[in-house]
Amino acid sequence: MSSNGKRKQFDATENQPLYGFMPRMVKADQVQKAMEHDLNAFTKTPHTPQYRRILEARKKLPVFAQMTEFYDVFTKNQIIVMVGETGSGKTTQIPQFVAYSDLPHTRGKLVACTQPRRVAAMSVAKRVADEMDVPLGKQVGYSIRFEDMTEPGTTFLKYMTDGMLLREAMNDPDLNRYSTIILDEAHERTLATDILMGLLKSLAKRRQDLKIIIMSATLDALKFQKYFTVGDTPAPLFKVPGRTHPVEIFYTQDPEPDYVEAAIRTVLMIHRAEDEGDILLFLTGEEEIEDTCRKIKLEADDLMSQDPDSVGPLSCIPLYSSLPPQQQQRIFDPAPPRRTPGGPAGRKIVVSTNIAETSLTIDGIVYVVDPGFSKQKVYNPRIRVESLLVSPISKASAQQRAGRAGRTRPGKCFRLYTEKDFMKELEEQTHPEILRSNLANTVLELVKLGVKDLVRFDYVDAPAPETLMRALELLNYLAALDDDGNLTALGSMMSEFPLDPQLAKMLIVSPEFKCSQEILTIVAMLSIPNVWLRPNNQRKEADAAKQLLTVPDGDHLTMLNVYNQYKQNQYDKNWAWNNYLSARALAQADNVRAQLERIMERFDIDLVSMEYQDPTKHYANIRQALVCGFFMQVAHKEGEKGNYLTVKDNQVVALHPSCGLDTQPEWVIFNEFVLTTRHYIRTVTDVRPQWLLELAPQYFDLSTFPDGETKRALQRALKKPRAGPADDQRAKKKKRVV
DNA sequence: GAGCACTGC
Repeated sequence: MSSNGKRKQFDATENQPLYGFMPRMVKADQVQKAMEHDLNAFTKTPHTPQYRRILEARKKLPVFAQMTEFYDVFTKNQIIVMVGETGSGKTTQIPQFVAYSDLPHTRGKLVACTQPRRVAAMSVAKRVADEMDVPLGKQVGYSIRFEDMTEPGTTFLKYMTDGMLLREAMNDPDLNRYSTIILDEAHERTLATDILMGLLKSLAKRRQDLKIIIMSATLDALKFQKYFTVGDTPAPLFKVPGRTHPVEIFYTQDPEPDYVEAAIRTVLMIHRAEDEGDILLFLTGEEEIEDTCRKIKLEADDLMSQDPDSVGPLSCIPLYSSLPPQQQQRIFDPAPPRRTPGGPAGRKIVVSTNIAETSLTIDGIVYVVDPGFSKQKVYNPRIRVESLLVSPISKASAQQRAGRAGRTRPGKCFRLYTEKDFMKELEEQTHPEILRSNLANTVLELVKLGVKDLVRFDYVDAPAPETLMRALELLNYLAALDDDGNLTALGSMMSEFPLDPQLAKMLIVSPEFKCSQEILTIVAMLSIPNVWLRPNNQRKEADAAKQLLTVPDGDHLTMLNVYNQYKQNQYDKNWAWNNYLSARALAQADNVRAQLERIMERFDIDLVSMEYQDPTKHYANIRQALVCGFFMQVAHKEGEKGNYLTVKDNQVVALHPSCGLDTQPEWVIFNEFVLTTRHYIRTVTDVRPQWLLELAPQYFDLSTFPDGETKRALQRALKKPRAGPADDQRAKKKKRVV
């Protein structure tokens, strides 16, 4: 159907639900009538009894009252910005409204709605499938990594993660399957959403038939409206009020020197003096949270023994992402009961990281305590280091935290900073992720997407040129881009792997070293959270268990060993538990490994191992393959104090205490740079300087290498005859005895 | 002798 041709009408007979509907010219009264119809508008089958009950609840959502206005704006514009506060119903309703207008099922198209998180995509899709009275995975589905819950040809409304849509765009830059794309939670400014906004802005010009809706929180709307300006006219705004309860905000008179101490004091003050209702306290990390929970419990016990009649019982529950799901569930437990009938009410206190700001909603919270800090990722392109820093939150973030107190009834938020600091010191918005990240991955994706000039790409917020330069430099050294910045065949293949470029490179070259099976495992293990468990009261036991699995040549090899042992023990959860390993993380590694293996097969990359053919060369070959990806993350030992210097960037670093090397080798590659009390390198493997010179000659070109001890050491290595891998093993053993 | 804010492919 051409856009200016005659539009087809659907449902030719008058008694059918979509009678009189014309795509993209649909009005609210038509839709409301169709919703009331005995037959399902999209499947033409009778509704189940629950449909009507759910419909009545939907009608009470604020967004429902503005359906007329929505269709008016949607029909007249290609791109709209929508603002809907919590409880407006935008995420569930707007995509359905769009479906009634686009009628995607009649023209083989889909409506997509992106979410920053997997759980959200899944749970919203389930809810909407119920509302539309269809089975999940049929007309309504979702698509997330490892799980495609859609049926080609049937699904016309698809919830998906933003990253997933970006992946699709890499193979279909015009996103032709979609009639409308909705970017939800755009204010969170994830890397994927930011890149998608740039792509969609230019795609809108090529595809006049594509409609785009940007959904965001109030504060950001104007920025998006301006970004999506057509001619001189900013994108129109469609605004829907939320449905939350008022939250009273309190500030401190003076700045608090110690926010943790102040937080504990405030929580106990609320417990003693305020009405019934649970408390949510925001802190920055695991250790701080566990510590604070202990202190709160001690103080609460004290209070209770002093004054048992006026202070109720209290439970204190930690919440952060690395907690096992079962323990995360505890936040939904009810507050402890009164000790005596008529006695003071019990109270639940949840002490949480930012995970409770966006990802998890706890009902029944009436009091929020906000010290005003969170750990945030920062990137320093000069030394190519991404690290986490405790930093002040933004006003938008503070507002979001306060809102958590008003979900079930009017609440109170105690900010542990002054009102003046809130007004003057806090930034309006948290810096978008694109300004705080290493962009190697993103740049490779953009080049694959056909973006020629990365510096002049139309970003919502442009990253620092130096960050882009660092990314281009890395990709050039990895041979993913040629010297003119064009994508190479290797780079094109690398972009298909859901991995950092270093890891993808390693994987692709691994057959040359006859160890692709092993590198596949190592890459999978590097892609998942830490597998080592270390419970507070069993540290010694956990360390001893780790020691038994450690390979002294390098942490990468230890990871390989852990996975292989897990496999040899039939993926047994009890085996994992007995060895202080996270069964959940290991299962994830297995899942990632299978996905990567499928991509390898698609590209005909050989899956080989020489573990049994030539065990002496086995580890040496793996270490050489590692060098092919990580030759830019090398450190050289300087002096005898355990200090290392990173090559070229000259950062003083030490081996992380979790490192399993039994000696301090002269040269190591590392996976991660950790910035805490000291500079550490984590996940480290012993390598030989000859490998660096042979496998990464452009990077280790001594004629352009900065002068210094590192260069001299490389020059010495160059003069030495190359020792075979077998010799290498023997030399190592000798060293260990000494 | 020390940590893993949170996501995502």
